[in-house]
Amino acid sequence: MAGKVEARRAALREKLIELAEAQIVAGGLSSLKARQLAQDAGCALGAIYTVFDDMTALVLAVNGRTFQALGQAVRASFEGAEGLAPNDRLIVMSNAYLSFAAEHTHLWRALFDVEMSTDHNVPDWYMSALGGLFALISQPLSQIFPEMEAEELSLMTRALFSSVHGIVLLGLENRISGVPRDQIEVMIAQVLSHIR
Amino acid sequence: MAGKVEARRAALREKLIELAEAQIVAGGLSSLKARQLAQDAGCALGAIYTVFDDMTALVLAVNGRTFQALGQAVRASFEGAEGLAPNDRLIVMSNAYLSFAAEHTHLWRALFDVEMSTDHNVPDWYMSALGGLFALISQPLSQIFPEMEAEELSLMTRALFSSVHGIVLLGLENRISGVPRDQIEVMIAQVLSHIR
DNA sequence: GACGATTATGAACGATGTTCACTCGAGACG
DNA sequence: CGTCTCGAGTGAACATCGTTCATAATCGTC
Repeated sequence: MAGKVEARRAALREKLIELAEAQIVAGGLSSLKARQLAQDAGCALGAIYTVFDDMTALVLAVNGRTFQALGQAVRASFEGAEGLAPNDRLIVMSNAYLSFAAEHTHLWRALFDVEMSTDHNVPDWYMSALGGLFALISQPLSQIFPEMEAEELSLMTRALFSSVHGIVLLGLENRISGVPRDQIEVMIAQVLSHIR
Repeated sequence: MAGKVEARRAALREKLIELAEAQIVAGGLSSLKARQLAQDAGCALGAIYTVFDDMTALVLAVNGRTFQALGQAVRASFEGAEGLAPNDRLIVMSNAYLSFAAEHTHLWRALFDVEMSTDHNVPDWYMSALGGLFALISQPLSQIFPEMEAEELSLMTRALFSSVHGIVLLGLENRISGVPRDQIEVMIAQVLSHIR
């Protein structure tokens, strides 16, 4: 059977992603070590490199899952706020983003902490997942600014996403200006509710 | 003379900071290696550890300079925009922040990329430098919102700083949503000009 | 100039990601 | 059923790190 070895490799791949994700959840991206991972998976150290090019590729696989879960969380909040005013919808979505980041801090941080060297080109799902998020944001935005050009709207979308991301990032980072959860929500509301 | 050894240590300390800064400028924080640094400085590897607790402490010293220069750049733009409307002052200051980040990307990134383990408590100058920046922001803000409480104003200040930081961060990061310089300026203006 | 104390040195240590010469077992073939 | 082959799996070895510490060099003092 030719597919046998293929299946075994796929199983190992899945197990490694699972264990790596658990390790990142438990101790952050920097606590993920090749040797410990191999031991946890009950495989040889070199086996990891038969399934992934390097550790970065493995982390990117984990990030793929995380991005999916993040998108799902934001989408759920988006659909749960159909009747709200555009500004409030943006706020609800941003709070969903905050919730995800707060409850899965290590996984969320890994999305941005993984180093992408120049040769490592950004995977397709990365950009498309981001595009999906942007589409969710631009919908309420186009209601707030009906006459805005598509290009300007696109910029505004990314600007607001980046703003919320910045607020969440620095808000959760204790050393810069760490702040209680509910105050982060206030900051998001302050910025977004004044957009009009 | 008891001060002799002290002066020599201070000189070494200064030289190491200088060389480390140059290395970060040239190749980013991750390119800073203890051995290469010692060779550049013409000193022994262990000599570094007679002047700094560890590499992180050295990077923090470099960050101290960077923070100073960053504050100076923002302050200069603040003072050069005395007559402008509050919103425009905020935009000018934010553009100064963007300019600094764009022109000293590696040094600026090192400010946030250095890992602060739990025992490494944040230095005083770190918080006070940040406080200085915040004070600059809150001044135009208090003109826009004269009736706002001090506490709410403080939150708004940090919210806006975080927003601009997020826009600059993701805007300069090619993999997420990298964008030409002038478009980043547009994004900043979009968010800040709508604050009223 | 000799001696004790202090400082600088760099080989050694422990991690870590990655590689590659070898092993070994499953399937093909006689 | 025995043998043979070939490729996938293995883990010891390698290259690099930051950091330490026994030892050597240097300095201050009498």
